[in-house]
Amino acid sequence: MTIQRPKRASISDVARHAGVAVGTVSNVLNRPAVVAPATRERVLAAIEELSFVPSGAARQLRAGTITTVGAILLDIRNPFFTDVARGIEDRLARDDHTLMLASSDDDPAREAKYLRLFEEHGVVGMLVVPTTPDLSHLRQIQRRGVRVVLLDVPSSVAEISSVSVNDLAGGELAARHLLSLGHTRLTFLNGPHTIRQCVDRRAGVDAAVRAAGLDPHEVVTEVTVTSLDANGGDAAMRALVGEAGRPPAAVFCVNDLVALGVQRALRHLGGTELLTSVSIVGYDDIDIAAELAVPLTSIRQPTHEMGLRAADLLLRGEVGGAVEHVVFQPELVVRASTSGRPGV
Amino acid sequence: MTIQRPKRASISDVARHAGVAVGTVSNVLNRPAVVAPATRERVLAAIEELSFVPSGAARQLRAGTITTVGAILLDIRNPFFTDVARGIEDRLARDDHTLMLASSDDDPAREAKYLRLFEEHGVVGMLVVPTTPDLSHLRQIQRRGVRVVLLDVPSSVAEISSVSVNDLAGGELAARHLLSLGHTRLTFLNGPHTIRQCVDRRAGVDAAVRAAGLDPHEVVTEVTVTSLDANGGDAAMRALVGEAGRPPAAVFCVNDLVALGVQRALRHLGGTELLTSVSIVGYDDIDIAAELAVPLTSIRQPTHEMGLRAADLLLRGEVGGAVEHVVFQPELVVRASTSGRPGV
DNA sequence: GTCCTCGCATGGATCGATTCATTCGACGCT
DNA sequence: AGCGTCGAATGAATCGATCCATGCGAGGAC
Repeated sequence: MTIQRPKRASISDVARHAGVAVGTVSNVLNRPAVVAPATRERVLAAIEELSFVPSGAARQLRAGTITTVGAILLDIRNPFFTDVARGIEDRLARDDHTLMLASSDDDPAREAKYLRLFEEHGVVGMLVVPTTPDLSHLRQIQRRGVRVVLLDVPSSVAEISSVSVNDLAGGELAARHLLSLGHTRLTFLNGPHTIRQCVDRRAGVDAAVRAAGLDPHEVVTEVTVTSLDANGGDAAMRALVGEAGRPPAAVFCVNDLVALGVQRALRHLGGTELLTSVSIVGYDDIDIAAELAVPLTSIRQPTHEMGLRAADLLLRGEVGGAVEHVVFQPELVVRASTSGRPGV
Repeated sequence: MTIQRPKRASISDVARHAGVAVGTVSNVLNRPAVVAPATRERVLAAIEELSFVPSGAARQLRAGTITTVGAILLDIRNPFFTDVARGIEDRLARDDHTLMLASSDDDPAREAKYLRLFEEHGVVGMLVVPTTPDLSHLRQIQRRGVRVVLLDVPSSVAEISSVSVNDLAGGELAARHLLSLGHTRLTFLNGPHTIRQCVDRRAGVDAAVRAAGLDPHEVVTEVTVTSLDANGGDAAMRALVGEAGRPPAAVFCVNDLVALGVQRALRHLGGTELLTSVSIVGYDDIDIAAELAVPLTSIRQPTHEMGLRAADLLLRGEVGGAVEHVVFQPELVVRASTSGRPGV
């Protein structure tokens, strides 16, 4: 009663079956032109018959290189990141490379796990949205010959190529918009300051406030959400309303999912009336921002384009080649959550 | 002017550096207990110093097995699938396995590409949402010793384990609900009948109609959308309105993204008034269904649970072991898009 | 007829890990 | 002193591909 474990056919099985040498089979696979047509046919028939699939492990071990790229994103459920992933995939497909996707959930341990997995797998390179400001582990990996491109991280990091959006400008756009509506106090539901984007968006907010001749310390209230998704925004807004008895008049959320949570909390606490009494600005302009009960004003980032460029940098970049930083500009998209609402 | 390609340290480099044999280094890595503490320390120091990362390719080649599982989903941008992916990941993490994600976009060629990539990479198994009803290629892969579990495919397929939701019941729930509101004609924006889910949901719709004593041929109009996302729904609804001059009174959409597109089209064509004049039911109950301008009635599927179970089947399943089919039941979630709307 | 060239096929060396039979040395026991 | 035991380290064989120097036979030039 042996368990019948099917053994994969190897290249030498194929060679034997076709009556040729292993080297010839390898040539059929990799340089068909140098093999005589008759032989080639015979080998291909044998491959077919044994349903032979070459071992990627063996190929990689000997030949060194493969055509896989890894990407580690913060949250696979956030449309912002899946849009970027799509851009990456589109660019890779053009060079017949393939993408392995993973989600770190902003957990450095998970990030490390996947970095290691990808490196052991021998990927050509990785695209990473880092979970920590300390990038020394990524530089290490790069030194070992793996190409690394940072995603969504400002260009202040000198040694590794990156693609990002100007978060300072994004924060500025949002705050300037809210101020222009007449608000004199802003509440910023931000992520932790260990995340660079959050720091930069805050700096942008402050810059806009100062440009309006006001003092950020008096105008801006920053609240740190517990998670960068709808639940985080929901909880934060409930806490705010719980403290003050009423919600802040103007809220800027560090991403659209948080804004979604804020809207949900407001609706649950006081219905549409309460919801429409608050000006809300989100960030990322995900697909559904326009379809919400109260369509969301948001800061749009060129996600697909970012993915394209990032993959492009990675594919074209030599190891140890020139470091390049691409910075895209964000854009304000005004919708009902800050204007044109009934009663405002 | 040679390009300085950093060469990865190998296990024999480590051995030399630590003054031990390669076998000893391997033991430190895999069975630390059998190595004397002093030696172990020395080896670990050498590993650290050379920043040695073992080659997954070599390990896999010799040892045969690794701890990676592949998943091929239809559309990485559809929250339904990313929720499932999250469930998969959670279950895999418990066994220290990791997930490689890919998106086939319902394109058989892309599916084939990733199937091959995963197989060459020597994954333990794969979780696949198949793009075609013909599953012979998957059975082939299975025969070669790779575990395969189907996702979101009904249990009618005998040879491969699967996890799915009862789509017939889902279609029935949706149609029965619309009929109970008094509608006598239903428009079903469905996907192509090459997709099993679409066929089943249609069958469910027909069953509900018949159960109400009506004739499906007279009651149900089926329209095939060009793509299973918001754009597909948008285009289909515009076409319908273009033909008849007004939208159908009751619409059932094969997924929530399509329903989203329908809502968008209606709003653009006739504002909130037109939108609220149509009863709309979606499918999947994605996060944002509740947050839309007109919160969407939908059929909920236990996505996370599906991912968990699928991964569980894969990890526990022996090659050639028992085939198991898990079928979950869907659930109707009623929201404003079919009830409680002002003026209805 | 001899010598070259050229196209095609060959088979051994190699990549970097794991595995296991073997060796080595220290120690305890009689 | 001799023997057996046992823990620890060794190093060669192995996995399945690629790469490359080599072999070989046919055909052309002189």
